Amino acid sequence: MKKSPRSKDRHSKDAIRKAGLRATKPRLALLSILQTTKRPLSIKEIMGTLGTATADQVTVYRMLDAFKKAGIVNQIDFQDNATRYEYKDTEHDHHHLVCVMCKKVDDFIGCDYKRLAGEVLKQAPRFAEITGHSFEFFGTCRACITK
Amino acid sequence: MKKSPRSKDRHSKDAIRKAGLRATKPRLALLSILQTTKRPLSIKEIMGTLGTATADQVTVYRMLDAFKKAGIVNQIDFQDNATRYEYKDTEHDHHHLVCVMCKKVDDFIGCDYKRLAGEVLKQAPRFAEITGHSFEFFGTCRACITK
DNA sequence: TTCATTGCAAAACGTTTGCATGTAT
DNA sequence: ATACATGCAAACGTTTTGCAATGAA
Repeated sequence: MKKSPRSKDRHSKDAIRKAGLRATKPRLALLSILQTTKRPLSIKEIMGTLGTATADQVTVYRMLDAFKKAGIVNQIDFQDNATRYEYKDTEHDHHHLVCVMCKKVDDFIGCDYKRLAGEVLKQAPRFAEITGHSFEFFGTCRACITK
Repeated sequence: MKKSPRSKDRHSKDAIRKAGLRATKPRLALLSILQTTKRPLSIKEIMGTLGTATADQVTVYRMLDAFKKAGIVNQIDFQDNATRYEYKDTEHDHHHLVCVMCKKVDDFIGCDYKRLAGEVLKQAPRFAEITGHSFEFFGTCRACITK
């Protein structure tokens, strides 16, 4: 008996196709994880959830690269030598406050980057356009500060 | 004949000692490069300037780690899997606009992070303190956009 | 059918660790 | 004198590459 695809799968397929990519099983699985988790995930975390049976680690690297180029995900750096990726929800733009000890993450909003982007281009006449930005706060959470 | 140390070396020595570190030859050389360059440098770039004779690559990693903990340098990520470090000039706080193609860098000012830091802590009650932040713009420079 | 995508193996790269030697304080 | 710091070699983890096989359009 074959499962009928839920509407969420349909939407994901469309999203991937709209980006000019083929909707393969590994890509749908990866996109699902990213959309569900709503948090920057390292390759290790992604592999732990996906499992080798769903996608090879090399494939995960290549998919994330393709998703990034397609604007589906953002690359995020916690300064711990583990690149992370997060689903880019254009409706809920936000950035992160990261605990440098336990890597706990809280989101924050209020990065007025659109205003600043115009300012920045004026300050940097050698540049033609701005395509993205990163903004992370680092700190210590209440659970870790006592240690 | 022994060279008499210039005043700049003296200041660097003091800066390193003030951080609780010993003023060694490799550390003074590294600090000098970082202060002169005023731009985020990758380990490869640092090694290219320092030379193996002045400091082993392992030593460079350890020095940068120590400098970072001491608050002498900032760690910066250009999203190209090469960690960079920049001398932290507290007088001239700035961030970077990076060309994703050629890695050219222009600085910009106007990141009103102090105001935002207070906001962020209100939004993230699980956190006790903010110790740092990263903020980079990514784009394309005029020389690369035609390609 | 056709070309993008995947899996596997191996290589390449960046970074860290252990330990004996050296050196700033 | 004594911690701290360095150099060397080796290990480690992450990311990339080449190529044949697979599968979406």
